[in-house]
Amino acid sequence: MNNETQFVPREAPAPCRQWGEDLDEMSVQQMKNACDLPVSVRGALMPDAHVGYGLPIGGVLATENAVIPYAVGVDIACRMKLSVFDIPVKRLLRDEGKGRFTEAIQKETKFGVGAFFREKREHYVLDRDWSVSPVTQECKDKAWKQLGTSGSGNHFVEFGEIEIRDASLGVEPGTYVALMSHSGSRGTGANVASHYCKLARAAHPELPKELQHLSWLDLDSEAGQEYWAAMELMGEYAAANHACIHKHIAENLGLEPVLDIENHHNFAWKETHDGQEVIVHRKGATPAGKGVLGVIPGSMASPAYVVRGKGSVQSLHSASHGAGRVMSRKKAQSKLKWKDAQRLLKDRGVNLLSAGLDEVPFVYKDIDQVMAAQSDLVESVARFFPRLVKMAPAGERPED
DNA sequence: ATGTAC
Repeated sequence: MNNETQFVPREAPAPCRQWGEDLDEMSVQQMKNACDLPVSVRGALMPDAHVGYGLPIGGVLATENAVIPYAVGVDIACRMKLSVFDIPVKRLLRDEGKGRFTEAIQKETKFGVGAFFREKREHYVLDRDWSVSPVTQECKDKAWKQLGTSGSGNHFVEFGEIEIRDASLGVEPGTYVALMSHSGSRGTGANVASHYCKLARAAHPELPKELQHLSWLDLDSEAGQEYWAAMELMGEYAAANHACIHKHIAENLGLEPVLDIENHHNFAWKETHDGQEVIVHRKGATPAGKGVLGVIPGSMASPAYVVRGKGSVQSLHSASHGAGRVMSRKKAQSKLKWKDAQRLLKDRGVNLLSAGLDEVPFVYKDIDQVMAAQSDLVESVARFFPRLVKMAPAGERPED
């Protein structure tokens, strides 16, 4: 009953390049392993790389007619969105004196594992066909309750000031207020990922140990087609999630955006590279085709970059999705002190509403160095400086 | 990243 392509060792690994120096060795090894798969066509490792399940975070992998659930990631369609408001920065500072922006964030999205709205949000993504997979079908109500929520881990909602340098963005270059969010497909996406990772592993019992987490589904198999449809639905759902977050926060403040920029950074796409149609998995990597806009955050106290892709073939039209961790969550909890983080936040003029100690700026690489390492992949067109930051509080419990 | 249970 198995119509999957089976593993056979290949003569030479698929070509692979990496950006940035001193990348974590384990993540480099994970990327090499991925290039040993018979379905792999090309790989690329971004300068924010760190270890993940199967493919590393910051890993990009093109395959032929196969999709690898763990090369998309657990948070399917994890995504960035940035909205620009044409109001003076001093209004962010002045109104925040009365707590208006804080109140809008606190009221209009929810943080924490399992967080949901009792009064559910509305969005046309709910009118899509959720029966494409048994998982999405069963989770539709949970997905509805979690629409407009932010979740936990490295997810955030921030207000800040943005310096727009490039007139081609469609607004006059200058300084504006912006809202930036990082969220994904929440519990439903995690359930989709988990279900199809199990099916992929069951389809490939022949894989050696180091490749088991890279088990694939042939695109024309039933499970492969289900996964693809569910993944695409999770793509729309994650976009809807951000749309709700931005709509409700902006309406709460009586603001209307003049510009929106957004992108998935955990997803798979059908693309043509070197004349071949391939499945490009980007797991913690920003699409960077020629002229394509994306958002690359740094940390709660360092700039985020709005970038324009240069269409590098060797990177499979990709760039990093952030600065990348330099320290595990566990190590951060044991080594770091809130007092040191608070001093840095004060120096940088950042008001932090809540976060875990494992997300403070010290756990991330210097975003400017990461941007320098990928100057052949993207150019910066705007810089965003966080001023008011909300992440899931320590313990990551829902707030109410 | 999620939120249940080798």
